[in-house]
Amino acid sequence: MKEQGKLRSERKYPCEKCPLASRDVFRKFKPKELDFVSRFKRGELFVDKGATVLAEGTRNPHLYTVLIGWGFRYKLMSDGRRQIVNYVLPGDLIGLQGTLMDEIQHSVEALSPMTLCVFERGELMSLYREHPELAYDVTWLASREECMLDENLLSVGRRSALERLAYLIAFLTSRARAVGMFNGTATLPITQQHFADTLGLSLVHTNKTIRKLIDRKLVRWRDGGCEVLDADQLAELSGWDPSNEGSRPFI
Amino acid sequence: MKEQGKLRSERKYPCEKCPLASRDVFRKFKPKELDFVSRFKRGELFVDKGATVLAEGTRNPHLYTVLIGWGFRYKLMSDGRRQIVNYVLPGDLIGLQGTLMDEIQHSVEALSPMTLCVFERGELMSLYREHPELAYDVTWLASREECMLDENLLSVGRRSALERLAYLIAFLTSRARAVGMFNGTATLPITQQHFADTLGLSLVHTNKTIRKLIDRKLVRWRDGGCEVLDADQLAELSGWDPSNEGSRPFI
DNA sequence: CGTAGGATTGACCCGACTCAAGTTAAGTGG
DNA sequence: CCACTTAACTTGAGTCGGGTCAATCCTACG
Repeated sequence: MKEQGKLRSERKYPCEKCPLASRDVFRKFKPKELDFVSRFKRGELFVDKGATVLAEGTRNPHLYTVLIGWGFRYKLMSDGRRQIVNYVLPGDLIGLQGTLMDEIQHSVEALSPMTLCVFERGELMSLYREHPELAYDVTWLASREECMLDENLLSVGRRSALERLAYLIAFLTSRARAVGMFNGTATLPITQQHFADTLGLSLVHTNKTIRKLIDRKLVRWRDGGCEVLDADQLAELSGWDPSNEGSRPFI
Repeated sequence: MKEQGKLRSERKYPCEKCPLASRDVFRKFKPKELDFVSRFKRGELFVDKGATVLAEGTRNPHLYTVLIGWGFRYKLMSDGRRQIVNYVLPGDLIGLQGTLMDEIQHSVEALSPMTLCVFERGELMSLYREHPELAYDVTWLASREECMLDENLLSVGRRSALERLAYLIAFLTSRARAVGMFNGTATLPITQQHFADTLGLSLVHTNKTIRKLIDRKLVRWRDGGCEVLDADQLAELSGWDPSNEGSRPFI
């Protein structure tokens, strides 16, 4: 586990200039809400690639919203087996479980340098009291996560290795595009080990399955990342319908 | 798909006599909250075993809290493959996804006769406005669901067939006991097909795996259900820690 | 007594795992 | 600039867990 990143209380990204707000997918705050969120915000966290943002089994007094970068959420078994349960992208709220439960039950690691917006968990109740619409948004985000997990579970439980992989790539591409992470070609900053640990497959078999997608010219391997050549075909191959969400909230 | 159950607006279980309230696990309502929830409640739904409570791809104007009975939440692929993503027990809130997203992305089917408390989805926002504590509880429930899904995903992705099965049985037993569903011995009202579809295994292999647990005298098969003989051993076998939650909310 | 949904079992096969050896590419320090 | 290290990616060989197919059995129920 690499060391924690830097927590700063000065603002590189004050809420009025939130890099998320400029994205069309996200709904806009009302002035009062912006005001509240601005006070709710405690600072910014900058972490390097590979850093642990949140650790399983700890109590963390913070809630985070991802502003920039990629990360993944995972669980470990005592003998070292790892299951990645989901990925986190800009706009995602993390640490909610830790706020409501006692200890957090999963870890989060950065896949790229990340910038996160830090909130005080103790303040969450006052958000609920003063801004029911924002509270509703928090629930919306939790519900959306649940929806993604359902889909991931379907994938790991019932799809073949090739379908699973195709689904995962299409899913991540779709999510990342939705928040404007790619200009032209999509390249996922993910190693084959990450794929394997997400799909419930071994590294070796994952590699061989990726080869099949490469042979079909659906993806390419570049600079230690996966370049997506045809996301639509991938989605179709997996039997997944990437129904794009409309506008969505964030905190 | 069997027909829907009966929706009644007269109250067999008025909120003041909610069968959940008497269970110690659930937190108590304040008088004002009870009052609100009582108005929020639209009626009661009684469904038979095998009935579909919620159907994937539909818009459902209701939210439900399970009062009595077992059910399961699942997703289907177009070729018929089924993945059960979780089970629903008394105290569980279902249909929240349908309230926040457009269409619901999963179905719910009754494993036993069920009684559900019906709420109007349109009223949810007023709950958020008038009772922040209850809103917080809704989020808590969503977050708890997320936590269970993470664990299920770990199981399907990384545990062996025997471990998975042991985990599932221990998990369900623990949940059901927590809400006081068993007096003495625990018997899960679940067929081997359900187990298979939860674990991501074939029916045949599930059967053979159950046999191993029977040989170890950890479970027994009775009356078309699974009688749990040693939940602790099962949990240990699977490497799962059934850390019991303390008091919890419900709506 | 017939039927149907579940549970069981055996035979056979294949998808995915493990083990083992590389290869490649990107540092890093002398 | 080169030797060394390390992380990530490849590939082949052999094995095995779990899948499929096909019967068969049990038991509740009409």
